[in-house]
Formats: sequence, structure tokens, C-alpha cells
Amino acid sequence: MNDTRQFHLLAGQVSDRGARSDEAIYQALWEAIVEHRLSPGARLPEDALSHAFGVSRTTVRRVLQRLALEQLVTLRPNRGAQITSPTPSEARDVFRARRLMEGALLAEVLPRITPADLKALEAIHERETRAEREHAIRLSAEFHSRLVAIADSPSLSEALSQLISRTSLIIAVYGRARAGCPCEHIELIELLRDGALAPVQRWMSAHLTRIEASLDFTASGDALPDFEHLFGHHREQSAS
Amino acid sequence: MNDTRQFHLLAGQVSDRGARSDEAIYQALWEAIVEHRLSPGARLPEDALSHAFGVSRTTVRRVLQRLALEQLVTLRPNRGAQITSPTPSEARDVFRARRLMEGALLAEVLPRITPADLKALEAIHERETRAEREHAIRLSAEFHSRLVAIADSPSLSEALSQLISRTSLIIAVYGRARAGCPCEHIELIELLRDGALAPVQRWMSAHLTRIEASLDFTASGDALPDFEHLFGHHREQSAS
DNA sequence: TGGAAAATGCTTGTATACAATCATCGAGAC
DNA sequence: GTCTCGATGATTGTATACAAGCATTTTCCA
Repeated sequence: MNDTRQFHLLAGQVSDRGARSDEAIYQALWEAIVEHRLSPGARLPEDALSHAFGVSRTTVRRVLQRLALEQLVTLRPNRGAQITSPTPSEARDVFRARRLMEGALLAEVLPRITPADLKALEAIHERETRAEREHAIRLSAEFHSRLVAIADSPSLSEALSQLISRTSLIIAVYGRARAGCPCEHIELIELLRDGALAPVQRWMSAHLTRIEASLDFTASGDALPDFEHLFGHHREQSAS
Repeated sequence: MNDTRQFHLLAGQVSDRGARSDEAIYQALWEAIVEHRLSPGARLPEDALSHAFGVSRTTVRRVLQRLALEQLVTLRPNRGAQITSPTPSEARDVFRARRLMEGALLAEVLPRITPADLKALEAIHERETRAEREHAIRLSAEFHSRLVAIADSPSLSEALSQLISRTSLIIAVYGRARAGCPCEHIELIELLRDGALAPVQRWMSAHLTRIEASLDFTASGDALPDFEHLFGHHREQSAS
């Protein structure tokens, strides 16, 4: 019943509609997914989204396809889109991939890191500790993204960003307590300041393993989120 | 003048049209790009493609968006799609990313490799040496894809596959002689058989660096490929 | 009363129509 | 003769219409 209002709050964030609204809609959905306001398994009817964002289904569909290629939503033929529920094996794969990539990337990060970078990471960590649960999850992802960005390799940054987003999804399904303890990140900053590669790599691997170990793969994780409360009303009934 | 016929030959490969033609069209375009039958800079008019493949622009557009997200084609607003011409800095980044990822991945490959895997790699190498120039490029990409697949990590395989495809694009623009000497791959197979990690990693890094070093970054690389000869005529004028 | 089959409603898949934007070509003025 | 401005053609961007598919519910029969 009235799916539309569920997404309206989401659409509220979208200011510049009209020209190139794809990016805005993508951002809104991406944040909602990463911040766990949209739970895995949630259905994403094109009609409701198009109405909420004030665009046609064509535009919504394009954004959904992009999210699907990034594995954040699953597109089943004739069944529509829903937030991806990673399987346990997919989850383990993502952590393995992250351990490998982030470990290797740190060797590129360390020689390039500047005091400004450390300051930026500290700032994110600071906000992490203060933020609400939801924002903390996004900020934790932002911390890792920012870290790998120091390596200055667009290809690797993008690949890892996708893995990081998917991690948020995994935590949404299998996470018990909070996601990987943001408090831990301060330890990494100290190690980065020291500048020794091996300890940094060891810490990162352990960090990711700790998060993975904190998961409970027995949970099912099928939920129907409350879209109405999520995105609020973007415009009344509208339409001509 | 009649762009349509340019793509018809491409469409000829697409047998199962109708239900879920996306994958077939994607494959056809992907192969044409990787095999250098479609050169960087080539424009991809939606109308011509839709006519050649016998589908609507909607379907073509979806495939083009996917290729764009994989960085194989570039989508400029109101200007349409064209095969991506990687910049020199993008090219260098791809090689750096590949050195890093493939190097790290080999540590995962080596413990898992089986005699069957070695046989499969040998088979690809065999076909590489016999194939025409065009197919050799695709087979070289396939060799690397197959190699990383042994690590059994879907996430990493997909990420690396994209980098490998982009490498083909880079060679198309900046390559002088043939792409990285397929003959070299036999050396890697021998090293893999030995089973020592360090030499394998060293070889791979050197292999990629050799390919990169063989490039000429002074070339511009703007060309308009002959679509008609490329894809042939898929169906006459058709349409109702 | 329980199960199965059919019908209805809703959602997606595809194609097409119309509007907007850009590139090209031509004409005119300096 | 060259440069600039205007018009025309082609291509893309968006929205909508229609058809096809799935899910649910209702109804009928055992």
C-alpha cells in the first residue's frame, strides 16, 4: 500500500532534479543502502521510486541497473529489483578480496601518505566516534575508501570501493553488534604514522578478519523495510 | 552513410535474439572491442546498433551503459557513445593496478593450481600461437582471466577481468608491434609448474612492465572504424 | 474443510513518440 | 577570402503506451 511515500523521504535529499538526475538518485539510494536504511531483501518497485523522485521509470531503471552491476541490488527478470542479500560464501569472498587488495595497496599507500592525509583520516575517525549508528557505518566505509585513495590509483580505488559497499551489505545481513568497532581505526592511524609496512599490513588483515569473525552466518536476513518512513514525502501526489 | 551495415556483421554472431538479447549483444560488442575490430574513438550510434541487432534503442542503450560502467565505452551527454580511448595516465594506472593485483593474486593461485588448470592454460597458449592477430589478443586476455580464476574469488576475478579488457583497449591505442608476445606465456606455465611463488610473481610483474614499456604514448589514436565491414548485414532493411 | 485451478491485478520488459541538444552546412558581412 | 552567425539535419534524452509475466486471491470441487 502506497509504496511511494516510503521513498519520498529518500527523495527529499535530491535537490537538483531535472538535468542529470541520475547521479542524485544514485547517491540517495547508495547512501540509504550503505547506511542500512534500506535492508537487504527490500524490494525496489520502479513505479514507487519514479514517483518518489519525480522522474520516469526510464531514469530509475538506469540507476537500478548501475546498482545491480555494483552488486548492491539484484535484478531478477520479471521480478524487479531488490537490495542484494549476500550469501555467506559471497560474504567470505568479499572479505578475502579485501584482505588481499587492501594489504597489497597499503604498500602503495605508505610511501605516498602525507600529514594532510593523516589529518583527514583522523577527522573521519573523529566523526565516526560521534556519529549515530547509521552514519558510523557509512563513515567507516568512507575511512577505508579515503585510505586506499591515497595510493592514487583510480582503478584500484573504484574496485575496492565496490567491495567496501558490499561489506556494508554483508554486515546488514549477518552483523550482530556494531560494524567493526570504529574505535579500532585510531590504531591504524598510529601505525601509519610510524611508517612501517609490515605492522600496518598485519593490522589491516587482522582488522578485516575480526569483522568477519564477528558475523553470524546463521541469520536469514529477509526483511521488508519501511520506505515511507525512510524517504518521506518528496512531493504530494503530483503528476498531471 | 548507412552506419547500419557496419554493425550488421557484428550482429551476425548473435543467434538467439528475442528473449534476453542483452547478453548476446554485450558479448558481440565486447569481443569486437577486445579483438580490435572496433577501434578506440569509434562512435556507436544507438540507431545503427539497434537496427543491426534487430532490437530497440532501449536495449542497445542498456548494453552501452554496462560497457560504459566497465570503461570500455565512453558516454558523453548528448554526444552518444564511443569506444573509450584511454589516456596515457589511465593506461599507466591500469598496468600498475594489474601488477599489484595479479602479483597478490598469484599467492592465492599457486596453492590451488591443479594439473587440469595447467593443461587448460597450455591449451590457451597453444591457440594463442596459432591464432590470427585479432584472436591472439582476445586469447591473451583469456589466458590472464583463466589464470586469476584459479584463485576462485569471483570478486577479484571480475575486477581483474575489467582491467584486462581495458588493457586490450590500451594496446589498441598505444601498441606498436603485437600485444605482449603471446609466446611469453609458456614461460609462466613452466614457473607455475615449479611452484615457487617469488619467481612467478617476479615474472608476472616483469611481463606486465614489458608490455607497458612496448607502448608508444605519443600516438593520438583517433580513428573511425569501418562498421560495415565489421559486422556485416544482419538482416535487410527489415522492420514493419 | 482443504487443495487446486483459474482469474484478476500489479509489476516489469520493450518499443516508440516527442522534445531537446549538438554538429554540420550554408549564407552573409566585413 | 575568411570569419561569424544562422538554419538544417541528425542523434540523443525522457517519458509514455502497450504487451507479457508473475503473484495473489478467489472460486470451485473433492
